[in-house]
Amino acid sequence: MRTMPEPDRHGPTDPSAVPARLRSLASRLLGRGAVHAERISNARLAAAGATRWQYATLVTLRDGGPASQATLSERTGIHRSDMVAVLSGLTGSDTGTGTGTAYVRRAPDPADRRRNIVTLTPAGRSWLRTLDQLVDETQDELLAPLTPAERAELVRLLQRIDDQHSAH
Amino acid sequence: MRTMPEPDRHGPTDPSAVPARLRSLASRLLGRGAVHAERISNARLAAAGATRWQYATLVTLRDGGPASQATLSERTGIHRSDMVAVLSGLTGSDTGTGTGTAYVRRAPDPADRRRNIVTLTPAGRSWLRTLDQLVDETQDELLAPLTPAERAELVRLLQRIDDQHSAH
DNA sequence: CCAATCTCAGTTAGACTGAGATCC
DNA sequence: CGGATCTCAGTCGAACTGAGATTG
Repeated sequence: MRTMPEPDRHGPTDPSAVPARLRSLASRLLGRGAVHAERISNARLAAAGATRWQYATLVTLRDGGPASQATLSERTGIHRSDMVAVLSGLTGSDTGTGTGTAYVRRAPDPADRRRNIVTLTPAGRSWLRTLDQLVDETQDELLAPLTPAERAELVRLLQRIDDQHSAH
Repeated sequence: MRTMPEPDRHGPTDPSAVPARLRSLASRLLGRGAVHAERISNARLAAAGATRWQYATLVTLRDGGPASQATLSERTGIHRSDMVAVLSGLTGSDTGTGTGTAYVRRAPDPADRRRNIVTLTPAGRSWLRTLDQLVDETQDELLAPLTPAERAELVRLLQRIDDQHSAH
């Protein structure tokens, strides 16, 4: 008797009605926002043949200078095992694509031959400028409904949360 | 020229220094926030033997009343294929755990026997009250560094973003 | 026959774990 | 030897796709 798909009785049975309790959960909103951000970022970067991992790695090299793979892993948050493939893609030494352009160089550290020193090449620096613009467009699209002040506030709040929980 | 954060010559080699460019990307902060939220939510709900998917499904049933699996899928955002296992877990008819307690009932719709009408049982409603408290604690832990006003503002901003990009 | 629904098997992308190889 | 680094193979949960089965 109570199994009415069409609610003549009491209102809220829009097939696509998300409960208010769920709609106001910060954890749920963060998850959905992350999905939107990931979709938008992947789409824009794919137009240039890049990935978010590659972009994060290139930015980290520009900002912090040449670094070992372990250091890059720590700074970007990319797992040390996944960094191998990311760098292979950036050196052009991966199979398949064969663009040949080397955006980073990977050379053994003369002071400690266990580690590879990864360096940004001029081609990488140039490509990174293109990617910077694409990422800016990504943020604009993601944050479109917010004013500049609101965007800054959102970033500020999210940074506080991340700082809190990243300090394990 | 415009991309120089610190024109410091040779200094900045803190191993755990994330570039400012990355630290201020909303897309990155959303991704990291989602990871924190997921970890915290899973931990708290696991203490009661529940999952986020189960919680979302129960809340949706309480809020919108009995519904078909397809409708639940649409409201919760859980994939229609995964809803099968979620409901099996809630009916106690899954293998292994064998708690036996049925938090939902799944019966064919007398009006359209292709669809199952899922109904919240009294036991489910009671369990849901417990889970509500756990989820509240989850949000408190996640948003700990923010004031109540900031938490509300964050939710408001995230809702605007989600509304924008969910309306395809 | 066609359309909708539920169910299940398989696939994919992302992140992690463990072990081997190399070098200090 | 212990310890750090890079690399590769395999694992694992989350999310999706496609097809079969059932019913209207």
